[in-house]
Amino acid sequence: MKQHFSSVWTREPRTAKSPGLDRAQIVREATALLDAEGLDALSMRRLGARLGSGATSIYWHVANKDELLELVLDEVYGELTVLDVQETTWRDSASSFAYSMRQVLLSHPWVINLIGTIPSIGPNAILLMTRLVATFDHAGFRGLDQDYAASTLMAYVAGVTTPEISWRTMMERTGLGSNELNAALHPLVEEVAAGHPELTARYAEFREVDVETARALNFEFGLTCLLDGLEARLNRAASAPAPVSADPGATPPPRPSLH
Amino acid sequence: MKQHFSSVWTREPRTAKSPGLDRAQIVREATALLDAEGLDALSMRRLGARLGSGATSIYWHVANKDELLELVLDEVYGELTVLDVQETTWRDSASSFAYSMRQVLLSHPWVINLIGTIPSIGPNAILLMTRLVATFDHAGFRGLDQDYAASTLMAYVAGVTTPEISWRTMMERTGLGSNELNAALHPLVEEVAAGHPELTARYAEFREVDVETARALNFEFGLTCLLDGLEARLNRAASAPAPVSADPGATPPPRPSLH
DNA sequence: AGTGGAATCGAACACTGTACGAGTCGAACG
DNA sequence: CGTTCGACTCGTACAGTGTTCGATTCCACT
Repeated sequence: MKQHFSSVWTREPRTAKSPGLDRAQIVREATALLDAEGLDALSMRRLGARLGSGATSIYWHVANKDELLELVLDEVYGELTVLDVQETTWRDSASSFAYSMRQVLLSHPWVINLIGTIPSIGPNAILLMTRLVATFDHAGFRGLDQDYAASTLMAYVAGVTTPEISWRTMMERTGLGSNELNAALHPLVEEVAAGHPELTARYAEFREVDVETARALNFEFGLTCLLDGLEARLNRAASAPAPVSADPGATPPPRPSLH
Repeated sequence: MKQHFSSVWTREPRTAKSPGLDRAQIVREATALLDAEGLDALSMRRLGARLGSGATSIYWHVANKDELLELVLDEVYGELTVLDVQETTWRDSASSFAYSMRQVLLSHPWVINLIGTIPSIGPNAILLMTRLVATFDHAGFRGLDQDYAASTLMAYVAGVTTPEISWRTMMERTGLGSNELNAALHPLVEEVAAGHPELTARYAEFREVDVETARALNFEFGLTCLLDGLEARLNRAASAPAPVSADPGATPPPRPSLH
C-alpha cells in the first residue's frame, strides 16, 4: 500500500499563475456544455472551441476525458446542500435534501449517466456524505447505520429520478409534450397487455393521468415510505437498547440471493 | 397523434427465414460481449467479428446501435422474475424480487449505464412492471399507489446497486481487492476530513470494516426500511377507509422544491 | 433460366480521444 | 542584454467509432 493510488484528487492541479486556461474554467465550461447539449455533445474539440483554445491544450490541465468528468461530477455534488441539523428535525433535513437532490439531477440530466461510470470520491461528494451522515447521527442512528441510512436515501432519489430523466430526454428527442408522449407510447403497453385482458381496463386509465404530477406524487410516495421506515427502525432501536453494530465477519444477507 | 411513434417495438423484426444473421442471435452475442468486456467494448465492428459477419450487416436487422441497446436492455428485464402473488406474502415477493434484481444488475454491470439513457419500454420491462404491480395489488394498495410502490422498489434497488457496481468496476480497473481498494482510497477521505477533526476518528474505523459485507448489510437495511414504510402506509390506509386516488389536477409536491 | 427481393458486405465519411513533438511565451539568471 | 528553461499551447497524426450507400451475392419461385 505504498503508492498513493493515483487519481485527480491526489494530484495537484496545475499552478494557475498564467492567464491562460485553468482547471476551474475548463470544468465550468464543460458543465455549461453538458447542461446545454447533453453528454454526447461533450467532445474535447468542441470544449476547446468553446474555451477559445485548441482541443489538445486541455490535456495539460487534465489527464483524461474521464478525469475531466470526475471533476465536473464532483462539482455537481458541490451543489447539493444539507440543512444544518441543529435547525430542523432530521426528517425535514432528509426530506428537503431529497427534494433538492432531485432538482439538481433534473437540471443536470447527464449526471445520472456518470454516477454509474465515474466513482464518486471527490471532495464534494465525501463532504456531502458526511453532512448527510451527521443528519442521521442527529436522528439517533449509531455506527454504520448512519451510513446505511444516508446511502439509502441517496440511492432512492437517484433511482427514482432516473426514469424521469430518461422520460424528459425522450420528450426532447421526439418534441412531444409529456401527455402526448404518454398517449403515443400507449400502443406499446396495450400490445403487451393483449395477452392479459384483465389489464387493459387498468391501463386505459393511465392515458388519462397527468404524467408530470404522477411523477411528483411518485417521488413523494417513495420518500415518505422510506422516511417512515427509517423512523420505525429508530423507534424500535430505542426500545431494544442493544443495537449491536455490524459484525464484519458475519455471513452475507439473511435472505439468500435467488441465483 | 396519427403516426404510431416509431420504435424498435413497433416495427416488425426482419423475417428470419434465412439461415444467416438473426435479431435474437445478434442480441445474444451483444449481451455476451457486454458481459465479458463492458459497455465500451461493444462496437459494431467487434460485434460483427464475433458474429462471423461484416459489421454493417447488422444494420439490416437493427436500425441503430441505440436500438440494439434497447433490445439487449429489454432482454435483461426478461431475466427478472416476480414470485406468484398467490404463493407468498407480498413482502416476501417484493423482497425476493429486490434481491434477484440486485443479482442481475451485478452480473450485467453495463445495464446501470443504459437505464439512464435508454427508455425502458420494451415488452419485458412492461411485463415485469405489471407483475410487480400485481404484487402490490395483492398487498392491498389501490390505484396509482400500486405503481408508485413498484417503481419505488425498483428505484431503490437500482440506486443502491449503482455505487456497488462502480466500486467493482474500479476494482477491476485497478486490480485491487475490495479491502485493499478501501485502504488505498482512505487518504482521500482523510484529506477532506482534515478540516473537521471530529470526523477523523470515525473515518479511521472505516478502514477496518469489510466492504463486501457492509454493502450487503446496506442493501438489506434500506430494503427493510422501504418495506416497513410500505407496510405502515398499508396499515394506515386500512384504518382510514377512504384512500382517494391521485387527482391529476392537484398541485405539485407538498414540500416545495428548494430551487 | 430468369427475376426479384432478402441479405451481406467493402469502402468511405465525419467524428472521436489522445500521443507526440514542435512551437510560443514569460520570467529568471549569468 | 542574451540565453536558458520551464510552463503552456496547439497542429498533426493514428487508431478507432457509428453509419450511409451502392455493389454484390444468394436463394426461392415463376
